[in-house]
Amino acid sequence: MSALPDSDLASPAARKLLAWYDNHARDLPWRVGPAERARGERPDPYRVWLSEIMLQQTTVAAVRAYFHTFTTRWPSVAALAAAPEDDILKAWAGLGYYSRARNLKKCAEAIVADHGGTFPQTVEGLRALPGIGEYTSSAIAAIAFDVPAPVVDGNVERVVTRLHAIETALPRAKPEVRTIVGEMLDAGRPGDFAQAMMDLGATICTPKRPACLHCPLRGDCRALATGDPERFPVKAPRKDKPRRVGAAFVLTRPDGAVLLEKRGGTGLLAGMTQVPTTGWTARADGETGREAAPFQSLDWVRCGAVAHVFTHFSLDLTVWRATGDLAPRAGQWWSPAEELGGEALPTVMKKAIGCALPGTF
DNA sequence: GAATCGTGGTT
DNA sequence: TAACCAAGATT
Repeated sequence: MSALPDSDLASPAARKLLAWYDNHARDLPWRVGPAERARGERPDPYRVWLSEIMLQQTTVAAVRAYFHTFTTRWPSVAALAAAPEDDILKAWAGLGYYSRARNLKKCAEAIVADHGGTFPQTVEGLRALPGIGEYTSSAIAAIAFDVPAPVVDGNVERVVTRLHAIETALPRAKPEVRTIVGEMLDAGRPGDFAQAMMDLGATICTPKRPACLHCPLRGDCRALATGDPERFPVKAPRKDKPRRVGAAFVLTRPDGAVLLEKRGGTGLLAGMTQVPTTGWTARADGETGREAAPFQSLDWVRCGAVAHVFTHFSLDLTVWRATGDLAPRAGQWWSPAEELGGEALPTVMKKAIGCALPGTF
């Protein structure tokens, strides 16, 4: 007997989906599977929250190692709230969208300070916390607390626009998708339903070459009936990505230490660590030469270029290297070679340092 | 609504 | 190779 039987209110599609999920759920470190859930086991809201923040616009494969690192080092929301922000940024380095890491700390602090160290159990209560928006509030409420909330992420948008062959382009179709999910969802197993929809989108109803023959909803899918399910969801064409240029300056001390500094508190890579750089300008003839280097007395040598793609522009970074031993300017410090890997260096900076000091990253 | 905000994998 | 995409949030 299941602890949370399928509700009589569930749509036929939801019942088929849950039956599929009971046999094909992905095994994920932050997840309580359908069998354990039916036995009454509940997920840890802290782990659900942490995973949902990490998974925003980020693949499961990329999240796994970070999730393990974070939960090992900070096993509870109280532990995370007590951690210095710099430690969290260092541990987040490489995962991207760094405002998530700063909001993670703020959110943990708010839960400890305003909620007695336990997570709010309503969509509205969760939604009011830093870094938690429409999707994440619904997902945590459904998965951690079995609140019957419509959970709509990119997977669900794809599944639903295909099921109903919705011609309206995203994001304009999102309200309609939410309504449909709200009508579909199983009031008996809201958490499993939300995760089942996402698993279906991730493993069967994929963006390219969906495995419709294995889909539990194939008999209900209007997009499949059209013969071209890949055509959905309809999306507006993307704007092309501008190219920017800049230069990075890797200064090493004779003992191998590297000169680093902290970026400002707002904008791109806010609060993260970098080597000195020029601004990154949209001008193709922007400053990329040694005349832009700090410490003009040093013998700067051009050692190559790195290409890096951000969300809304591509960057071609000319990399310069020099060796010297001088006093860091305000806000700068020498990072010993053996500590470099622990710094809050975003990937673009690891590329630049690796270009100047082969074998470092 | 549009722009901003990272990175790595897939096609 | 370039485009697309991934459990989106914030301003």
